[in-house]
Amino acid sequence: MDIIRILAVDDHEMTTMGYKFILEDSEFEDFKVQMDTAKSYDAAVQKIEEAANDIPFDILLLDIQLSNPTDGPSKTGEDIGIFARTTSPESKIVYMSSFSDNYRINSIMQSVDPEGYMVKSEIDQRSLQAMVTTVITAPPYYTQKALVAIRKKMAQDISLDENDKKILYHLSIGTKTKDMVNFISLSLPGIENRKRQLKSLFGVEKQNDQALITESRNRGFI
Amino acid sequence: MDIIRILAVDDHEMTTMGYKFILEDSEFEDFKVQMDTAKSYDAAVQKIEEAANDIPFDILLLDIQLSNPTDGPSKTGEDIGIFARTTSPESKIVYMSSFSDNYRINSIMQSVDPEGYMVKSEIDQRSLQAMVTTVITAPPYYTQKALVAIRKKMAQDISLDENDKKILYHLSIGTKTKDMVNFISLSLPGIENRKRQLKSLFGVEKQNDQALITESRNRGFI
DNA sequence: GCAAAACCATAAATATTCTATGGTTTTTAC
DNA sequence: GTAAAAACCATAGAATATTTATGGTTTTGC
Repeated sequence: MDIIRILAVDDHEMTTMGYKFILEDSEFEDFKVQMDTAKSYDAAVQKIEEAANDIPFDILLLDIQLSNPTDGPSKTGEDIGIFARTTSPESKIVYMSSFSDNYRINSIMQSVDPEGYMVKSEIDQRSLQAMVTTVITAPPYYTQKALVAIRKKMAQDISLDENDKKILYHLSIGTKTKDMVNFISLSLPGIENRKRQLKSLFGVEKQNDQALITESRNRGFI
Repeated sequence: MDIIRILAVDDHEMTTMGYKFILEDSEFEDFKVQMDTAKSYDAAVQKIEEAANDIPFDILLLDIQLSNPTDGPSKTGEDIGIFARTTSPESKIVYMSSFSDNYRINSIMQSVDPEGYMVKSEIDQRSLQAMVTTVITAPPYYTQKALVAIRKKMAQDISLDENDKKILYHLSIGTKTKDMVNFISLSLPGIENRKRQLKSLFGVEKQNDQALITESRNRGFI
């Protein structure tokens, strides 16, 4: 019987333990699961690298948000995914994230293009087992909330460029328009202009920024 | 016990009959299914309209490809979907299509944004039942092949405008570059230029059109 | 009410894209 | 194998679109 090797990365040990107990005890048709765990970016990267030189992991279960031990440049599960894609290209990647917002999911889908995405609140024994089987045999596997975000994005006909996305993002985190010049390589009137265009595009002309934020969220941009 | 009203539209009567026998005989937790069927665009539109004035259908199962009785402007299941979105906005729409190509799925996802998409080869009793439950309680429902196309699109970072898409489409159906001026409002050098840009964008510089077509298909544009 | 920020409009500057033109290379048909 | 067709490439100028600079008006927050 084949062995499926899985590495689970999460800074909460209880979580990875949960995955381990469930999956190692599960009965699968053609294989058994062997779990390994890691609690930090560094530990994960090291294990992935070591395994890649020998027998690579079949699946990587990655949390996006990882608490940072050092206060260096904060590394997330997204970074682990990007690293793994080059170091261990045969490994399937599945995100296990609390985030179900469109912005985060869109970002991960583009930077890593994972074989699976599970929103943590939707994870249970049955879905975990289904995920493993699906990812091994016929990816991708997405839970319902991830699918809702994905559907929203797919229905989008409007395509925004980097500057537009940055403006929306900064609006959503409360950056003042006049301060955006520090993050976006456009002049203040340029930013104002694009905001006006965006409002018009989203049908919230002559309304305030809140309307634009709300509409962007509805449309799945942030 | 609630009644879920479903209209299945397909020009092959055997297909709609299959849906009917399976779903009306299925045991659902909270409801029973009552099926209606239609074989053409006109019949479907009429039934949807009539129902909308009384009790709208809960779910519409639409085939995309419908054979055309008259030789007027050919109407497809996509047109039914667009019609239903305005006439019967509460109805959930699920496509049951032979198409699993990216181009078609992307198009439907934008024009109708259906609550479900099933590739016909993947439809069986179990998936049909799961589809109904999911669409009613927590849409969307996509079968595996649809998900593969959707994932491909999501991983796309490149966004092409209408002209680019038209060029790729025409390339894929074998239109000669010099003839594209008849379909695309650009000069011939303009089209050539964009082709060069696309090739560079897709990393097939200095290669022929076939390479561009193949790469576009891989990337899910056509 | 007053200061800050947001909003708006316009002209000039800049950047991008398109067309027209003319040439070279590759493909196709016989 | 060759001739014609199509594809490919490059450049200059024209046409568009975008950005900036500037100065003003309106809205918001305290």
